[in-house]
Amino acid sequence: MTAYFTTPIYYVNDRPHLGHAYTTIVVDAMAGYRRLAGDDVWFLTGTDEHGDKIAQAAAKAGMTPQAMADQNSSAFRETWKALGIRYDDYIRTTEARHKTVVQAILQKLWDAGEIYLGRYGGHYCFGCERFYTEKEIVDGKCPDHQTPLSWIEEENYFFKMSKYQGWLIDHIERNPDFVRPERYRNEVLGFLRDPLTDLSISRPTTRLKWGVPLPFDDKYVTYVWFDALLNYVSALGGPGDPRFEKFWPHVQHVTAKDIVKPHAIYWPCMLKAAGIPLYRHLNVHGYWTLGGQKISKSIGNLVEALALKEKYGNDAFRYFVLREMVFGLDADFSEEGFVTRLNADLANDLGNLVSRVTTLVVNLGQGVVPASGEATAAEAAIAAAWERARGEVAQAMDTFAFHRALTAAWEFIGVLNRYVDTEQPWALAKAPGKAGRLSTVLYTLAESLRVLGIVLAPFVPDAAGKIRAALGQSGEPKLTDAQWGRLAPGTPVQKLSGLFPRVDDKKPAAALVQSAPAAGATIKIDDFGKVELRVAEVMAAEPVPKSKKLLKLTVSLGAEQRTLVAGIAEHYAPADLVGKKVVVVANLEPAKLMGVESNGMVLAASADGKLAVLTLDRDLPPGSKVR
RNA sequence: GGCGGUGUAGCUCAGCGGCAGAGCAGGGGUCUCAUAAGCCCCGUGUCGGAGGUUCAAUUCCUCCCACCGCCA
Repeated sequence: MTAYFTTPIYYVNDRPHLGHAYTTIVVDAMAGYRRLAGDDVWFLTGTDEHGDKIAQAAAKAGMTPQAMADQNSSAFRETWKALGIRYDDYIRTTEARHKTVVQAILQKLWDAGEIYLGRYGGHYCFGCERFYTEKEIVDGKCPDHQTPLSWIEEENYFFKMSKYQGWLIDHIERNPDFVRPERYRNEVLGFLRDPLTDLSISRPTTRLKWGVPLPFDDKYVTYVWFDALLNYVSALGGPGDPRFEKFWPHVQHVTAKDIVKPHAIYWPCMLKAAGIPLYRHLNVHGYWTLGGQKISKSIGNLVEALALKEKYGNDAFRYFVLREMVFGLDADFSEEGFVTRLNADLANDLGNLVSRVTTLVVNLGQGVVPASGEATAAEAAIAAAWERARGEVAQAMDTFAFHRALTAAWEFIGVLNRYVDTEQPWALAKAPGKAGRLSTVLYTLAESLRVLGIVLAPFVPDAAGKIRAALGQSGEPKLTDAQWGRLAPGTPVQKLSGLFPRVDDKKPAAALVQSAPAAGATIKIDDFGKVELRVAEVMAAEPVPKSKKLLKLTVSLGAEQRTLVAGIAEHYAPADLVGKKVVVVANLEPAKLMGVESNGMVLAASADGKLAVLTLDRDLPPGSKVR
């Protein structure tokens, strides 16, 4: 079997956040599961790098758009690396291989008469460099700039999408799982009840230069969808490329619900017009809310949610998002909910099971898997429970029902915990004449962990790997090995405890903002060199309104003055700080805290609720380098 | 305004014509291999409201209320 999964390409104007991470983890888990099943898998992700916003942001930062795109694209790549994402390819829309395919397809559609030059008019704001629709306009003015708008007529190229409406409705009706879950299919069909318009696919280079030029008119670049959506094709080299021919027929897209329309309507029409077969499934998931709050506006908290991965570990993070969200529906992300799942499912159920079983085998089985004696009804029930769980995982994974897959696996874990209690191997070890029975129970338990270590691999890869290693299993796991009864007697077993330590913090909510770095890891001297520490003299200090903890400081670094925000108001009165020489991180990227932009960070030590700002014990001028 | 969805135990949700369920949280008990984990026991909740169909409705139909989504 062959499989090709994609995430959307992420727009590099954003910072990587929980939403991006969820989509990517979902595809990683799915791709991992298919690989486990022995399929030939291709997993694509990447970044979308053209457009106004990038060009503007680059201009503002005094960079070229390409440099801006490079920088922000690598932020996504770093995030996926930190999350252990195993993609096969990372496509960027600024790459030549992408532009070539985009232009080839545009040319093909132009030659086929699928694209025409049209004219439209709209209310345009020169400040924003964009058109506004009637309903966005406030008193005839730009909602952003409050300046009058100009009526502009512009010629642009249009894709004849409208002619595909009937065909598309028919396709979706004939293929009930083309768009899934069903709620989104219904939404798409609902949208298609109204007439479909043609799609504007260009922008004049007078307004937008940062894009792929139309091959048949270099006064225009292609706009958004004909650039971005085509990544799914271009990354495989385009029609004719062996990789394309191999994987394209098996393509499934995964996306959040905000871009259902382009994926479910524009994209199939584009493919049809280009003579490329349609994708198999569009798998749509919902949004994360944070602590019950909608997060549509500010993404800051969504970015911070990613910090829980650092704090509690990659596996716990993956498990939480995959288990907590019913694929397709919205779900809530909170540290409290996260810790609850971590403690209840990972620590109490799985981690503790692994710990008790490996200890039992090591202590009572002389450190090796004993040969099983005759299996009784109890063992048959365990084997049957496993077959059921394995089947349910497989079934759930066919429809992206990750929460059901994990529920099924955890039901089996529950069965095992009960089996340990019922059989009481520690009692068997002391009872005369029960050695055979003990061996059977220990074998059954070890075998259970072995198969779990295989099937859990796509979901909690690190933990699953540790489980397999503790049971002497090496090499890449294979789903076919998850068949019951393959564990060889005599296999050495090692104790494995603390797989998922419990988190006993009573009120973890406040810690969401602080991401604790991995403890114990060492860094290179070069890493430290990246941090620019300097002496700064506090010139002025004032509390940040409405904030208990924050002080706004104006500091001198010698040649320049800066504003920075420090969370020390509970420990220092503003007047105490003025005149002090402190140490600051001078090259920290700016951050907005309670509406105040902070350009640096004051170093302070803290312990047991006390806090002390670092100062100099001899006088040196502000701006002096610290190392 | 149009279309659709949701409303079930403190919380998250499953059930969708035949005596109301699960997980978590909470309370009680118990074993000791284990991460003070495991296991066992404990839930009369107007199944949003009103009406209707039916021998029987949380489950089907109609209307209403609340929230949400898509579209305009």
